[in-house]
Amino acid sequence: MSLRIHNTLTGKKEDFVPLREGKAGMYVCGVTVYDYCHVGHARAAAVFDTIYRYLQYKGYDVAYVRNFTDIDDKIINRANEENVPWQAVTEKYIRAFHEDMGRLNVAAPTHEPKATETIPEMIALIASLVEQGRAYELDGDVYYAVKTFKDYGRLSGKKIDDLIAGARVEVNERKRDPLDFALWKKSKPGEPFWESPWGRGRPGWHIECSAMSRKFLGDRFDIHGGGKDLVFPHHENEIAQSRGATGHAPVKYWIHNGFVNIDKEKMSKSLGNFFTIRDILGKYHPEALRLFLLSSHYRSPIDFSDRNLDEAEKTLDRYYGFFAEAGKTLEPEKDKFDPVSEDFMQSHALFKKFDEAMDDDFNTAAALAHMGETLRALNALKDEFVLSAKNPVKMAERPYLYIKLEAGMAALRETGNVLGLFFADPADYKTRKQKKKIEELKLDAAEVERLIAARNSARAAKAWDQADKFRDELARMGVVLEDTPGGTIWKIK
RNA sequence: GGCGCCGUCGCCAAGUGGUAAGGCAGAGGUCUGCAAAACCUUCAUCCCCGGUUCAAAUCCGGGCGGCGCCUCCA
Repeated sequence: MSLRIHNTLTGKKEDFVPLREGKAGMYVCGVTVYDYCHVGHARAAAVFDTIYRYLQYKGYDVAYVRNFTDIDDKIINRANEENVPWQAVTEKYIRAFHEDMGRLNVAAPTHEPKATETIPEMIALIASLVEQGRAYELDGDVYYAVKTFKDYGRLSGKKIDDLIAGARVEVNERKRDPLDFALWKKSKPGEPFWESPWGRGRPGWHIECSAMSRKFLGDRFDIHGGGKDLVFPHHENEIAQSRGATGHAPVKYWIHNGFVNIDKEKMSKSLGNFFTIRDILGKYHPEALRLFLLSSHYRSPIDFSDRNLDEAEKTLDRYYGFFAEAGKTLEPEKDKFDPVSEDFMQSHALFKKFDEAMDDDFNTAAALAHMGETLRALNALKDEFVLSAKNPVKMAERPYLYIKLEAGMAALRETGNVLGLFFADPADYKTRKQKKKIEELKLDAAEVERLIAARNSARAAKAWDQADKFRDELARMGVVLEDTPGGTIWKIK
C-alpha cells in the first residue's frame, strides 16, 4: 500500500516516493513569535504533527524541521511597544508556543531552528543570488529580481504579467520590478542588525526558510508544508530563492493545510476573529481541540464553533469511557488468559482501514470514522465479555473474547497515537474534566456526595419515590447519575 | 479585476465514473426499580439547469451561493 499526497505544485495526488529510500525530509513553516498562537496555528501544528507521526508509523526515518521566525517587523514593533529588548518578546512567545504544543500533544520536531541562528547561511544564499545576477543591492537592501526566474508563479498558478498588473503601488519605487522582494533589509537606527556584505541589516522573511531548510535537509528534500496562505508569495519566493541559488527545485511535495474559519471566515489576526489556543484550552480539553482539528480533511476549511468543539469532546468521552471500562473489566482477569501475541494484535482489521484512509492524502476524517466503528464493536464485545462470565454456555468463548478485546484496544491506542490522541490516562481524563466542570458550575462536591448517599439509602429501602427526588435535585444542579455494578458514579451534564 | 477553492441528511463530515462511510441530534428497542452509559434498528440521491456516458455527488458547460490568495498571516 502506498502513500499518496496531494501536491500543491501539480494540483494532483501523487505517490509518495522519497528522495532517499526509507527516509523523509520535511520542513514546515513555523510561527513568528510576537504573540500567542491562535487556533489556526494549532491546526497547522496538529496537521503536520500527524503527518510526521504517520510517516514514522509507516517506517520512514523522518527529519522534521519546524522553524521560528524570531526577527521581523512585528517583533520589533512589539518590543518597542512594551519597551523591552526584542529577545524578551521572542523568548516569551517561544516558551508559550512550546507550552501550547505540549498541551496539544504535538511532538517535538527533530530540528527547531531560529532564524537568528541561521544568519550566515542566509547571507551565503543571498550572496550566491547576487553573484548570479538574480539579486541586486540597493543602498543596503538586497532584492530578488523576480524576472530572472522563469518559473516564478508556478506553485501558486499565477502569471507574472497578471501579478505585475495587479501589484500595489510600492513604497520603494527604486526596485526594478514591483514584484521584487527583499532578501536583506538595511537596519534603521536602533533596530537589531547583523553585519553583512551589504552593511548592517536583517534578513527578509522568505530567505529564512530557504536557508533553514537547506541547512538541515539539504538542497533537495521531500516535503514542505504550511498553511494555504503561505503559497503565495512566501513559498513561491522560497522556490525562486532556493532554485535560483542551488539550481535544484528544493521540494518534491508541497503540502498546504486549509484554514480554520469562524462563521465561514478565515480566522486571522488582522480580522481580529481569532481565539488563542490558551483561550480555548481554558474551556475545552486540549485533546478535544486536537480531535476537532483532525475531524476534517486537512485541506478543507474547518468551521470553528462551540458546537463542533462540544461534539469533539463528546466523542473523546466515548473513547475514554471505553478505555476506562475495558481496563476495569480486563485487568482483574488478565491472569486467566494467555497473553495476546503481537501477530494477532497487528492483524486487527482496523489497521488496514486506517492505513488506507491515511495513505489517501492523510484522510484523518475517514480514519477517525473507522476508529469510531471499531469503538462501537469493542463496546459490544466488552458487554459480551462481561455477560459471558455469568453464562456457563458462553464460558468457552471467553478466551477468544478476551484476546479480541485486548487486540482491539491496542489497535485503537496505536492508531490513536498516530493521530496524537488518547495520550491521557483514562481515569485522569475523567477526573480532570470533572474537576473543571465542578469549578465552572461552582458545585459543592461534598453536597453532591451527600445527596447520592441519601439516594442510595432510599434505594436500598426500595423507596423509589424518595430516591427519584434526590435524583431530580441533583439533576437540577446539573449532575447526572450512573448506577454501575461498582457503585453510583456521577458526572456533569 | 486576475487566479483558485468550495456547496453531500437538522448539524458535523467521508466519498473524483458503478449506484451515498462515520459521528451528533431525532425516532423505536434491549438493559435498568426509574434513569444514565452501552448496544441494536431506523433516518439523505448529493445547490440549480443543460451535456458526455450503459452508468455522475463524482467529468464538461452555464447559473446561483459562499470563501480564499493576489499585502503581514498557519
